[in-house]
Amino acid sequence: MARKISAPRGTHDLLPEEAPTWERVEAVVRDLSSRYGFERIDTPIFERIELFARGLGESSDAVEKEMFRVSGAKGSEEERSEWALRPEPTAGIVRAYIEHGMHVRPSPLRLWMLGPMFRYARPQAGRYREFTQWDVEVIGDPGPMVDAELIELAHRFYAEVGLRGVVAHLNSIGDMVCRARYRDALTEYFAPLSSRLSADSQRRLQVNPLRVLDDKDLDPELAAGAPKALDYLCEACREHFEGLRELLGRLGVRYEINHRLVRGLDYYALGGGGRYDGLIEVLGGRPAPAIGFGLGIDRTVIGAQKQQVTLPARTPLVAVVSASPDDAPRRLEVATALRDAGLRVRTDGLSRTLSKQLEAAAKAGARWAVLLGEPGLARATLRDLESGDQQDLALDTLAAEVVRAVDHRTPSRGSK
RNA sequence: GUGGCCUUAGCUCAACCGGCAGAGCAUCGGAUUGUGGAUCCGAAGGUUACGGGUUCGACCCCCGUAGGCCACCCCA
Repeated sequence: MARKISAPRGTHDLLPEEAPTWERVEAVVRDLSSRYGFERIDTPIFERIELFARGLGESSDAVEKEMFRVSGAKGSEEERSEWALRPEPTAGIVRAYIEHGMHVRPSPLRLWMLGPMFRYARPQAGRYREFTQWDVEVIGDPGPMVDAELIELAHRFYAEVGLRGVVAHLNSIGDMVCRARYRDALTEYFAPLSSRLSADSQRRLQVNPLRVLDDKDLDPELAAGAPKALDYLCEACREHFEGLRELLGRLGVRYEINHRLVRGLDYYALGGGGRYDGLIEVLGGRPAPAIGFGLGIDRTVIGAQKQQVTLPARTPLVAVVSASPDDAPRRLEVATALRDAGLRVRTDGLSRTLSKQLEAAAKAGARWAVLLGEPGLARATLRDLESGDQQDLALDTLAAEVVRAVDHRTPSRGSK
C-alpha cells in the first residue's frame, strides 16, 4: 500500500455522522439571512495580502505570522507571496462593495456570506486553521437600531439552532477619541500596580493597555477597580450605547454588560462583531458607517451536538432488494422508477443473498424494502421494516403504490 | 512561534522488569436451500506514527521528525 496522506494540520473532514447537524445549522443560516432581508454575496477565498493588511491595520502578528499565504507557481518571490487565504470575511466584502460601486445601491446595504476562513496558527480547542463563519454586514446605517437588530438576529440564530443558555456580552469602547482617553486612564490605573500583573500583561500595558483587561490571570480585585470604558464615552457614543440597550430591552434580548470585553471576535465565544465605521475609507471607498458580525459555525455545531439538538426527520429511505442475488440490473431499473416518483431510494450491485440484502438495508437505515421476486414476475412485495408488514403490488403501478404506502404509513413530520 | 501530555488493527483499548503484537466493537463470509439489525462459527485487518540509536533481542529505553490534545503568544 502506498504511503498514507492525512488531512492538513488544523483541518478536519466532515464525516457523514456529523453532516445532518451541519445541514441543519446551514439551513438556519440561509433561512434567517433571507428572512432578515439580507442578500447573499460570495467573495474569493484568497485575496491580495495587502487587502487584509490594510483592513487589520498592519498589526504585526496577525499579518506576518498568522496569515495563510498562498503562492503562485511563477513569478518573482514578491509576486508569489502576495496572496493569502482570507482570515476574515469583512475585508473581501468591503473590497467587492467598493469595486462594484455598490454605494449607489439602495442604502443601507445588507449582505451575508457563509464560508471557510483561514488562520495559520497552531491549532487549539475549537480553533482550526480552516473554520467556517457566517457573516452579515450592514453598510450605510449608523445605528444604533441596526446594532440591536443584528444582536437580536444572532440571538435568534442560536435559539433556532437549538442552543440553550447563550448570552450576549456587550461593551462599547467608543470611537477613536473616547478610546484614546480611556486608554490613558487604564495606563494611569495599572502603571502603579504593574508588579501585580502577569509578565504578559506588563508588556501589554505598553503595547495595548485594553488587552490587560482580558488577561485570564488578571487579579479579579484589580479588574473590578479598573476604569470602565463606558464611563469614558463621549456624549454621542454614550447616546448610541444607551439607545442600543433600550432597544435590546424592547426586543426582549437578554444581555450582560461585560466591562472586560475589549476585542472584536473572541475565539472562545461562539461569535462576535462590532462596528467598523472607518474601514471603507481605509480601503479607498467613500466613507460609510458599517457594522457586522461573524458567527463561528464549527463551534455552534459542536455545541449543538453536545446538547443533542433534535434534527428534523428525513424522508424515509426505501431499499430495493431481490430474491436472486444476480438480479442487480433489475434492482437498478426499479430503483430508478421509484426515484422518478420522488422517493429516496437505495440499492446496490452486489451479488448477495436476499437475507444479506435485507440486512444491509436495515443497517443503512431503510424504513421500507421493495422486494423483487423471480425474474419475469410482474409483482413485487413492499415490506415495512419496522413492523414486518408486507403487501403484494403489481410492478406496473409499483411507484405510485409505494408513494401512497410510504405517505400513508410514515407521518411526514418536520420534512420541509 | 513557545511549553506540557499523548500516538499500538477502521474505532476503543490490552501486552509483566526489554523476550514470538492481542481483545471488544465495526467490516466481510457461513450457519438460516427466496425475508433483516439478535445468536453462534470463521476470515480479513499491523513496517506498534515516521526516521535513527542502545541491546543477543525494542510497542517498551534514548534522540530527532510529523501529527493529536491542552495551555501560552495572538485572536481579524
